[in-house]
Amino acid sequence: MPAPTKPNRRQTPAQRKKTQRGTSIKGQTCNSQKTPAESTRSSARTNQAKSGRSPRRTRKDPGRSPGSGSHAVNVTGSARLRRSSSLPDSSLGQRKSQRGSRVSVAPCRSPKACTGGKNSRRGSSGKGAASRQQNTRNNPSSISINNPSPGGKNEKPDHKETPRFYHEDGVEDAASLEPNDATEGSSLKADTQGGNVQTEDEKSFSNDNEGDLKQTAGAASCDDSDGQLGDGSGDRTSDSSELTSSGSPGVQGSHDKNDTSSVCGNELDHLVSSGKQDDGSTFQPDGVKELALKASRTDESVLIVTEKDGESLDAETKVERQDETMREKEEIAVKLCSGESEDTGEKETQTSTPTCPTPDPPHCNPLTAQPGSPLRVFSNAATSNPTKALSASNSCVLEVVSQAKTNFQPTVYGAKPQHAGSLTIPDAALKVQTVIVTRNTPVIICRESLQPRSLGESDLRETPAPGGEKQACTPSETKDKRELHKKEMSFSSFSLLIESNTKPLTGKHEPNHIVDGAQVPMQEHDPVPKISTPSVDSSSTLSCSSESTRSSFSFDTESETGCGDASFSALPGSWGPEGTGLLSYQTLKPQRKERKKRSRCGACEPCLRKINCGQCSCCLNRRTGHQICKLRKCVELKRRGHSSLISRCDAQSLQVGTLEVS
DNA sequence: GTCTACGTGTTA
DNA sequence: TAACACGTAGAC
Ligand SMILES: [Zn+2]
Ligand SMILES: [Zn+2]
Repeated sequence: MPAPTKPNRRQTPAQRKKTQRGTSIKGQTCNSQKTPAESTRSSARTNQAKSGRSPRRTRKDPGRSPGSGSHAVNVTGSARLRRSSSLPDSSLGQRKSQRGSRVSVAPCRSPKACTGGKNSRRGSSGKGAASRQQNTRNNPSSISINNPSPGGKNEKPDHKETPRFYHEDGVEDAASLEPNDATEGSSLKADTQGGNVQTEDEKSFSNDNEGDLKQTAGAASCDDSDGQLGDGSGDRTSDSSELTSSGSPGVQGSHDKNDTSSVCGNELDHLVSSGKQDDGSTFQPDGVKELALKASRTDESVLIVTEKDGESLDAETKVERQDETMREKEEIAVKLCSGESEDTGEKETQTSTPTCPTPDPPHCNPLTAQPGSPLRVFSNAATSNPTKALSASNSCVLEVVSQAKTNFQPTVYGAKPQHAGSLTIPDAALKVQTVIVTRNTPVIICRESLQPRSLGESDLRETPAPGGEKQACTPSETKDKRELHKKEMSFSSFSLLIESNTKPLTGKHEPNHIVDGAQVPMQEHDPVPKISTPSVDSSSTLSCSSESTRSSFSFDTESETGCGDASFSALPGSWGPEGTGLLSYQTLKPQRKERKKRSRCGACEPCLRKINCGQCSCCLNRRTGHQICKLRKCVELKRRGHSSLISRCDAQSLQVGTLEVS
């Protein structure tokens, strides 16, 4: 049995209104109840009417036992009168204070016709007026708002979608990266490896790389000594490729092609040299087995050399140097990372060892300038390649270096094996660079931003990087975003740790991040990667924390609800210029409030359900509540509502903070 | 125009 | 947070 207290308060006013409407209201209620029942209208009517009325009656008149319907009406009327006197003070008074004069008015108007009652309710009542005023106020504001809001809504789905896309892309990309690595070829591997080595975060990649590396086999020993498998892996792959390439091409000029082909060979069909490479690859494991612990590289190289042309000697020398230099490289790499002298690092690494250096510099580079450094490295390699190819023919050492470079290049180019030609190289290099950058940057950037360095630094770094890379800038940014999302997705745990670390460092950014999360699309236009990276971090953190539950589902939905959010994204810009965020913020609230009615999904269980329970508050109060049975309430509508509320609060608070900051 | 119920505000 | 109450958009 419903508690008399509540029903008394609210019901009385409601009942008053109801009574005001009179029987018509009851009819409406019956109808309203019917509608939900639809098929079972008749039964529903009776049931609902019974259920609904009885509780109401009880509520209305706790003292009174539920009598016949007619009596109930009368009773309600009397109850109204009674309560009108008593109740208005308590319940109505409170409402009145907020909404308006209704309380006094309501009882007076209650006798009015149903329509009149409705009108009185809506229009006449001070509350209505007040509410209307608010509503009207809201409406005009909403109108202006609505204009943005629909746009915002439209934008919102986009935002939603975009983040989804990012996440999806991120996931897909992350997932795809591996297969791509396998398919696309060593280029990806090299990139991933580099990323793995640097971050050590992405195990999946490293695993793939490892698998690839296994083919290369022997290299592991050296890498293991280094401690970082990833570095070793990267080196390994590069080494193996180098060795194979060096052996295969026979002719220096062909080296580039062979190198590319070697990469392509992995990916595409093995070209002319591919057969040789394959042999080399096959021999490598064998060599590893046979030679076992000793420097497998040299052995492999030897094997390859024996099979292949005499250039293998260079490879052997390289291998030897590599073995020796491996440790040095590692040390150098560490230093470089600290020192961040890309050029020197590259040169040294290159000269010292082709394989290690490349992965190392990216590590170092990503830390300093993510996109730029890798690009630079590759670009240098690319540019250096043709020249080096020429010079390489002159000197074996140069060849080694060039091979290493070339090897990396083909690996990078992977998809673009054709670069062998010096002329084609620059263009291809540019294109390749962009591609590479996209992949490399994300990993690197994330790590960097996530890792110890402050956002400001990362921002600074990032900013120059895009500037440095012309083509890559826009795509890189978008990619960066995606990457960031990817990172979030894949590295969520890792990122979380990092984020936690970063948070204290850059606690300020968090609000920005949140905003950014919503604004991500906005940022797209903005060339500034700064926001994006922090946003990503923040979004991940914030989203994870607040939205974690939502994130998968609601985040999208929220983004919709995010209409408010969308308003954020859209508005902040306007707000910022407008001036104080407070005013705009206040204005925003009403804007946010108004939403388009969302129709039920029709697919969820509640939606499928056609019969009203008749017991829930909504069923009971359908007259006044105008709410569908709780059991029939669409799940999505519920979610969005909550999410919207929560998101609103969060977003508002966040926005306020951002606004203030801005 | 009617009816349903969504969105929002208010109250407890 | 749930319940109540209201205005009104949207479907019919
Ligand atoms: Zn119900
Ligand atoms: Zn539904």
